[in-house]
Amino acid sequence: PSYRKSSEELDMDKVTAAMVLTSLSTSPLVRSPPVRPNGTEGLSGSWKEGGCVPSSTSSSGYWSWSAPSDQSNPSTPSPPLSADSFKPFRTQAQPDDGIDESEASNLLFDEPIPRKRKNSMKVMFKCLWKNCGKVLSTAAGIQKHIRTVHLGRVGDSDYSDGEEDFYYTEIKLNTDSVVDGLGSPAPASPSQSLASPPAFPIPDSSRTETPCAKTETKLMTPLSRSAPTTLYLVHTDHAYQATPPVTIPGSAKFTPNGSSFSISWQSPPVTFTGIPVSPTHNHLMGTGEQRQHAHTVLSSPPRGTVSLRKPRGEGKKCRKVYGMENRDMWCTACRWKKACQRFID
DNA sequence: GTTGCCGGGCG
DNA sequence: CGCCCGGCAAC
Repeated sequence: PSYRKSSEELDMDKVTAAMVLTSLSTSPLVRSPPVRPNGTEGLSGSWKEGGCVPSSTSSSGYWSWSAPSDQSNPSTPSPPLSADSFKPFRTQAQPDDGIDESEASNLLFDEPIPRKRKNSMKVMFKCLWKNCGKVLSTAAGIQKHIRTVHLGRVGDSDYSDGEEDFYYTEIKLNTDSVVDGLGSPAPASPSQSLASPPAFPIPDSSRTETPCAKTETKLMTPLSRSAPTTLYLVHTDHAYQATPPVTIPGSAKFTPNGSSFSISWQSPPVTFTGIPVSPTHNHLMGTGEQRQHAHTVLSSPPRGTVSLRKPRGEGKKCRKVYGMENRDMWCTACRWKKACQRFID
């Protein structure tokens, strides 16, 4: 009850931002540098906030434009949706609840939920220049990249007038399940070829707001950091654990080192013949089992009453996915503390 | 510290 | 049988 930020006001912000965005995208000067309103920052804050809004309505498909595929024209990010979406977020088209409940509970109770799942996100910055799909991991890196490579500014090292901001965007990858939205993602096709359509009680509901709708802050140029974020605080409290239970067999492999680093980030090259290999075939296997070479003799009857060291299944199980507070969403086996039968590995 | 789950108890 | 938990090993 204590702290409540009238959501209406928030919607207003979003709507206005969206309108600004759409009007911009339709305006003729799409690709000329938009002449940032140099003076102050209050404007810029709402500005880039607007750039974020559309993604919240249709997350996955949206990113496809940003693929470095070919003629993706920079600075027309707005998908067909646009101004009609009155309330950009909270569009959970999913009649089922569960997520709804958790979301609502956040508002009803002051802040009871102790800890949501640590949502491990990694944020990268992607150059939007014509045929350049460069992705760096730091804002400074991408700005420098744009300044030197595209804007042709050399010399004076880090003088930034903020113009670079319009040529890159911020993307977020979820460490374990990258949207990998380009075109037809791999996980779609195999899902039917092989078995196990698990048919959860809760269907994917992969929409809702996930990738964006917050952050967008500290990355700015030094001049815009003076007025940090009243908006930011508001966003964080509801844009958090929207992580849908789906876990696409991801392909998030990048090295999380601090320095700049370019990743391919396309759809993974897997042809996917249909073997249900677990997505994590790269590691594991260092630990136990599968080592018997040159090790004959000495006990170890393959069928000993004692099972071998249980290697502890791989993927997340019901408990981790839904959390303790949603225990009644678990599969029965998990509830009885038996081997999970929904996320078999 | 947490999470998966075997073994075992209870109705 | 279904239901649940102590406790341990794997993270």
